[in-house]
This record gives sequence, structure tokens and C-alpha cells, in this order.
Amino acid sequence: MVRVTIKTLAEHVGVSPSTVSNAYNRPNQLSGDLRQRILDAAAELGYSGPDAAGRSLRSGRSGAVGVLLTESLSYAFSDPYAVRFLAGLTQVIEHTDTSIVVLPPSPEAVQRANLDALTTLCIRDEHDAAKAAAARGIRTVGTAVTDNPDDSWVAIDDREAGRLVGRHLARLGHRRVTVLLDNGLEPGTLTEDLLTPGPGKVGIQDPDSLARWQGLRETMPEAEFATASGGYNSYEAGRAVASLVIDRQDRPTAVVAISDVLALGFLDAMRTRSLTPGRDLSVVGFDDIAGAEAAGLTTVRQPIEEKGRLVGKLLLDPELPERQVLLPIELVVRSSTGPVSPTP
Amino acid sequence: MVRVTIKTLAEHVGVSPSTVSNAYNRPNQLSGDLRQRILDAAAELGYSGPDAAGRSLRSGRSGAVGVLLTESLSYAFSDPYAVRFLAGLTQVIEHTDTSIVVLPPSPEAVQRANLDALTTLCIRDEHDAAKAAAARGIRTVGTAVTDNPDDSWVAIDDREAGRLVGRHLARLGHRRVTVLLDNGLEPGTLTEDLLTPGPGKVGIQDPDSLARWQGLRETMPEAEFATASGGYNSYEAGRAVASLVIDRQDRPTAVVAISDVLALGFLDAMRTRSLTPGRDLSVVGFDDIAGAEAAGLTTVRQPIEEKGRLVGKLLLDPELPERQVLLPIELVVRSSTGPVSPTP
DNA sequence: TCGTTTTTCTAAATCGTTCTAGAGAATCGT
DNA sequence: ACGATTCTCTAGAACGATTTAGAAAAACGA
Repeated sequence: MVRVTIKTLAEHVGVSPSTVSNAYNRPNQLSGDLRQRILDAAAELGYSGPDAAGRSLRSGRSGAVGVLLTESLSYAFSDPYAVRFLAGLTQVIEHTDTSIVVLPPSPEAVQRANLDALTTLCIRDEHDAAKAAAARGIRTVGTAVTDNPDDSWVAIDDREAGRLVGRHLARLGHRRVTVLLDNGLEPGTLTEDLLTPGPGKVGIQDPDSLARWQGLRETMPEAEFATASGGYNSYEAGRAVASLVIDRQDRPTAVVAISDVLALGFLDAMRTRSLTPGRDLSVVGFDDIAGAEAAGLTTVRQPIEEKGRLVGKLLLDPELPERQVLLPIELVVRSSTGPVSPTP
Repeated sequence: MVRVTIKTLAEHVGVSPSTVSNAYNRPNQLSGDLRQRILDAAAELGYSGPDAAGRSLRSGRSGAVGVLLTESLSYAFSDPYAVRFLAGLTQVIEHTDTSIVVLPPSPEAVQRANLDALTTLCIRDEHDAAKAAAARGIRTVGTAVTDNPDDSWVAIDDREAGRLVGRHLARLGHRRVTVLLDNGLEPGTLTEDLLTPGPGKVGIQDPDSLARWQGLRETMPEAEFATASGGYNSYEAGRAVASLVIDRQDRPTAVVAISDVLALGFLDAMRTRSLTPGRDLSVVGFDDIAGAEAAGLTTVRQPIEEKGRLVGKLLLDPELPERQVLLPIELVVRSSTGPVSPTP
């Protein structure tokens, strides 16, 4: 079976390839009569419209925007934050004939994908795939604040988010804080302090997370920090890492997780041990995902879906006047935090 | 700024374009020394590898597989079934340098996307986008059973799923059943019976759903059926449609929802009205999504994630021997169904 | 009716890459 | 040392479409 191309079809109808192209792309450039004849012939020959590859090569557009997110692709659909963001993104994209390419975190894949623009989410700048994305020289919408006035991004003030948490905990009297990371360490590692930047500690977190830790630290100058890693950003990881934090002599009085999923997993582990959040141990998360309210988790809310929508708009239209958007955040205090209890 | 192409780079290094291409695609076709020189020059000129469009035009491959799902794209990330399926899909795809294109339900978008293969999910064959997908003549993996031995698909026996529910309800003594659809009707419509095929009733449901209704009907020959539509396949729709079903004189004794989300929303509405599922009204769903167990929903379980994984494998490798897979299903009886209570 | 505008269609160049076939140099086995 | 094999590299033709500039025909305005 020989492939039907625009040329084949043009010959069959007796017109030039340009005209067939116009029949599909610029209907008002030819008579309705001829256009219909072309479309009929197309149906007859089984031609289903211009080939995607040829079209995007010549036109320089592909009608797709990419999302590069998380260290691992399958988290894209299991992490509530990512799902929510994507839901917002799709809302603005779905009526535009543009499709969304979900990129695996591989430089080859990023290089290979047909895209008009892309956005990155929850990925460290140092990651090879992120570097590949930057190198492609494709239009990019970020989710973190940058200095460059040419960049476009939609972000929250992560440092301020950290400060909100820090002030809250300081006011409640907390001095011993353990921080829950999602990566950079072997799962189940607990170290004194990984937050202070130093040699060998760069790139441990994505820039957003780092800023949160800085804000936290800044507003709790008198506190001692420890660091625990669940290895991944998941409910399971939060639950698993709990044993390291809870079942030790110098248990902290507060735990701050880099994300709500991690915090929710941790809360679950506390429940198992019959510990009451907010009384025996205070727990804070970030983002305010769907389950946070039900679990009574104190967290810093950000408009995740709105973030996705705004990123979507910027991806679609690079000419938008508002190219750098800082979204509002808000500390939502629930039952998982409380004043530090007198040592038993 | 002039664009750097393979040709530019080749001239700069003093080799042929073919050689540059080989440097990227067939490293063992040239000396390591020359290859390194080419890569260095690329870095210097800011060339980040072969252009995606040119490459996919020439090679005939694009390194991407598409997913066409649901009538509306944003449901893709809010419907637990779709999310779970996608999670399975990504698991097998993420280590292959292949990306996943999420297609909006528009024929233009489907036509325009650069894809090697695609799969459809929860979409009626009659939908324009589905037709466009079929017309493209691209390799397709379906999620419904077909007769054609050349097709490849991963599916469950939807008719049998319906039968499992029907037998269960019949045994419990139910004779008045209302069926909850997700589309085909204005939201909030209640009709006598839309399941019997007939003129004007074709295409009301996707084929999978239709099969479920057939199985249900088949095993409940003595029951009377009514149909209610929430308009969409969502928790909200399930809750909204409840008023139509519950607050009327001839309330049914059992409600069968085409999906668990719909059923869960319905259960929520019952709770609001202080009705006890399984006693005042029996409710059944399909799929056994994450929330079903907690809600005590009787449902027909299918291995959603596994379905996604298998579809992914078939999308990647068309030569796979197992090209038609029927997955096992199982009726999971929980507290939302019970014997029909004597009329008060 | 005649110049002007609009409509309808086309020729030819181009987008950036990969592929096939093969040339020439280097290496190998004996 | 000679034919056979392997290693490097290249020329040139696709891949399938869109775009630009413009020709020919038709419609328009006065």
C-alpha cells in the first residue's frame, strides 16, 4: 500500500499541491467548489489530512506544549500536586487544538520531542533533562522566580512560604525541628543538617524547595535542624521515614515536610503509633493538596490549579503582557500544629 | 540570530552533514576522535542536537505515543480511573525515551499531533476525534474488545462485568433499578429507559458502557429499568443526579452507576440525606478506584494500572505476540449493597 | 469600456534531517 | 605482500508539507 501524500492527492484531482494544502489550511484561498472536490478525493483515497511531521518541519510549529516534571514520570499521575497543576494546564489548553506532551526525565526524550514550548515543574536545574530543556533553546515557562526580566514564569514566593511556617512554629515554642526532604539522599537517611549550603550539598533540592528551607531557617534562628529523606516525594516515603524521626531519643518537637504528600504519609505513621499530631508532635506541609484539610494538616496554601492555568496561557501565547506572575500564598493553620508540650 | 543546523555545524567542523548525523545517532559509525570534535563544536555553536521536526519527518518516527481520552481533556487528570491508567502507562514508557502526548478531543489536534501510535480510552467511536484517530491510519491500541484479529487491545469483558452486578442484585431481590450514565443526555435528565437500543439511541454510550448495560439487563430479566444522567463522569455529577433518583415517589431499590466516581458522588448525596447505603438503597459502581473501599462501595474490580501497563507495552512494541488481552474482573461486595428492604 | 481590485490557483524554493550506496583508507589473516 | 574485511566518511536523494511571489481570470467601479 503506497502512502497518500499531498502530491498524490493533487495529481489525482488535477491541481497543484499548494492548492491541496490551502484546502486544509486556508479554506478561503480557494473556491468552495474546488475545496469540496479535494476533500472528497481525499476521503476516496484515504488521505486523512497533512502529515504531522512534514507540516511541523515546514511550518516551524507543532501544536504541542511539553511538561517536564518530577524526577520520575509515573509520579506525574500519582502526585496530587502535579495532577492538580496539570488539570489547570489542560483547562486552558484543551480548546486550542494544542496537545500536551508529558516528557520523561530523559535528555534524549526532551531533545526528541516535537514542541512549541515547554514548562518544567519540580525538577532541579542540574538534572540532565532540565539541562537538555534549557539547551534546546525552545520557549520556556518556568515555575520558579528568576532574575532575568526576559524569562517568563508563574511562581510563589517559596522563601516567604518557609518564613510563614517558621514564624508559626517559633511562636508555638518549637526549637527542635526535623525537615523532611524528598530526594538527594538515600531513602531513610537522617543527618544533622543538610540545609546549610556547602561543598557537596549543592543541588540536593530543587530551587523552590531550597528557598523554603532558607525562609524557615531565617525565621527560626534559635532552632536546631535535622534532615530526613524519604527518597521520593510520596505518601509511602513520608510514612517510611517516620520511624527515623519518631523512634529516637531526641525526638524533634516539629516536623516540616517539603510537600503535603510527605506530611500526610507522616501523619499516617503517627496515627499507627497512637501519637496525636499537634500535641505529641507538630507537623507542617506545603501546598494544601486535597487531602490536607481532612487530615487536619497545617500547611501553606498555594493556588495550584491557577498556577497551571497561568502557565498554560503563557505557553500558548508568548506575547502576553504579564510574563512573570507571583501567586499569593497563605498559611492555613489546622490541628496538626500546636504549642510545644513540656518534656515528659 | 541565525539558526544552527546540522549543515552549519558540518561546515564549521569541515565534515559532511551525514557525519554529524551519525555522531548523534550512530556513534560507532565514526571515530571517537571526530565525534568528540563534532560534539565540542556543537556546544560552541549552541547546537543542541538534531531538530525534532526534521528528524521525525525523515525517519518516520517521532518517539511519542498518544492518548485520546474522555470527552474532555481536563477530566484526564481529575478522573481517578484515567489517572490510574495513565500511571500504569507511564511506568512502562518512562524508561524508553518515549513521551506521552495527551490529546484534546478535537479532530484537528488528533490529526496534527506527531505520534507513532495511539490509544483511546473512554471515548465513543462516533466522536469526531475518535474518527480522526481511526482515519489517521496510525497504529492503535484499543481498550475495548473487537472482532478483528488484526486489532490489538487490552480490555475487560464489560458484558460479564454487567452480568456480575445483575446476578448480585437479582439475588438480593432487586426489581427496580436506576442506571446512572455519564453522558448522552442533558445533565439531570431522567428517562424511562434508554438502554434498549433503538432509533436515535445509538451512540449514547461508549461501547464499553453499553456492554455493561447489556450484561446487567440480561441477568435481571424481571427488573424495571430507568436511566438518569449526570451529564459528566464526575463525583459532582453523581451527587447532583441523586436528587432525581432519590426524591421521587417510586424510588428504585438499587442504583447502578457506570463508574465509581459517579457512584461515590451518589453515596455522598445519600449521606447528606441520612440514607444508609445497602439498607435504604443499594448502590453499585464499576472499576474499584481508590476511594471505593473506604466508602464501602460494591463494585466490579478491574486491574486498571495493569491495563495501562499492557497498553503501554503494545504501544511501544507492535510485534508483541499477545496483541489481544482480556483482563480478569471480580465483583467486590461491600456494604453499599444489601437485600431489598420491605416497602415501608 | 477600461483600469483597478479581488479571487483563484500555481511554480519553485525551502524546512532539517536521515538513509542508501559506495568510495577510499586502514587493518587483518595467511 | 596480497586479497578480503573492516573502519571512516561522503554525495545526493528523499521525507511531506508550507510559503512566497506572482500569473491568470473574474469581478468591480466609474
